[in-house]
Amino acid sequence: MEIEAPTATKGRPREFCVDAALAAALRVFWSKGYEGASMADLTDAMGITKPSLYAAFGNKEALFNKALDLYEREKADYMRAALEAPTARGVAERLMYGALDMYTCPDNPNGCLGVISSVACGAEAECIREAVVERGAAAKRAMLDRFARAKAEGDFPADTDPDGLAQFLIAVNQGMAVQAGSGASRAELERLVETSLKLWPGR
Amino acid sequence: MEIEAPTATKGRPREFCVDAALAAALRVFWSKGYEGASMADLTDAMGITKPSLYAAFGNKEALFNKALDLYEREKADYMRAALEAPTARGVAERLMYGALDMYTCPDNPNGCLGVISSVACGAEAECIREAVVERGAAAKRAMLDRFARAKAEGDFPADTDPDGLAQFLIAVNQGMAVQAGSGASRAELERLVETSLKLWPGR
DNA sequence: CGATTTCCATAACGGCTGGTATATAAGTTA
DNA sequence: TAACTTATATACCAGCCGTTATGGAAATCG
Repeated sequence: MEIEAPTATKGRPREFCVDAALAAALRVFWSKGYEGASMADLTDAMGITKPSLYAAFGNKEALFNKALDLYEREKADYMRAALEAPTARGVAERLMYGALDMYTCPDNPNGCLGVISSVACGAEAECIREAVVERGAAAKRAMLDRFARAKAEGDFPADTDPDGLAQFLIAVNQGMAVQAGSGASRAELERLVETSLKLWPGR
Repeated sequence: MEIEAPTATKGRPREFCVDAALAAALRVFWSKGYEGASMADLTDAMGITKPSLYAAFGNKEALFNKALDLYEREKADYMRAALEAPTARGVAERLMYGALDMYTCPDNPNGCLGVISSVACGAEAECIREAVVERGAAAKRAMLDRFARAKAEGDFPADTDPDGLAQFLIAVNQGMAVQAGSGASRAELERLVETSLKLWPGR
């Protein structure tokens, strides 16, 4: 069994770049959500026809999951990088400024694909929702682990709850994503980030 | 010009309670979002047929706006009440515990109708999105005013930015709504609230 | 009692949804 | 060149979307 068909050498070669098409699909999902993105929206943005899309990616759900993979790999990598900061405060700083940069980057749709896809929508998107929520839970576990270590290393005052701080950081991040998606300016979100970091314990 | 047709005395009386039907519609929008809620979902939950719905409420968009009015009046009233607290810390406490109660009330759908409706979706829902975002902006202005007053009354340390704190409070609230919609337990959200209030300046 | 007015139920509308069958074009292999 | 394999293009499918026309039922008014 093979994970993916190894670029066949026989037959007519495809006329489009799979990676570029997937990147275009990501942009559509990112700005309209899973249900809000119609197949017509997707094929238009990807510059291919529906049969080509189905042949290359399976169906809409499979396309979304591949787009989500790409998103995590390229766009949400700041989260993984943030956890490598030497101190808990460094983690918080890298996370919030990284989110700020990504949510307000003029090349991207505003907001967070994970947040957009995890809020309630129609029944057909329930499996999508579950998949996205599960990835969020994994990210949360990683942060809990990181802050447990930080607590052990004395990054926090004795009376602070590292799990609570992790949840807090995630919540502010999600709130920032919601506001970015609602048209908040970069200056507004910067103020949010700076206020949050001023409240953060230590330093 | 009349705001609403004054219950006509002639003709066959309707067989359902408009208020109860609207409350049922609110529950559907609240759990599925505007686009995720189909007319079939709505009529099923409201216990009426489509022509009755259109006669009583206009169309789907008008129905949503009336449901949104009801939501603000009955469900999101804790926000207005919170701003009446005597101190800024009191505002923050009432707001967060009020949100916690509402987002996790077992009688309600989990999460916040405003957040659900303000994240990106299809093109047809753009006017809905704008309406909801505008209400959020009004709520934000009210909080900015309240915290400007708090600053003048000496509720905050001299170096704190009241606008930043308002935005911060809103962001945590939105994050809490996102997490509640993703299945977070009340205990988790309680921990988030307590952590946030511990970080809040003063007392 | 009609006459009138309004509501309810059924069924249908055009348009869009995600997904495909068919036919043709464009390559590689022999 | 002939055979084969795969991609593209067009058209189409059943099903759902929000919305509405139609016909009859139930109430009040004169």
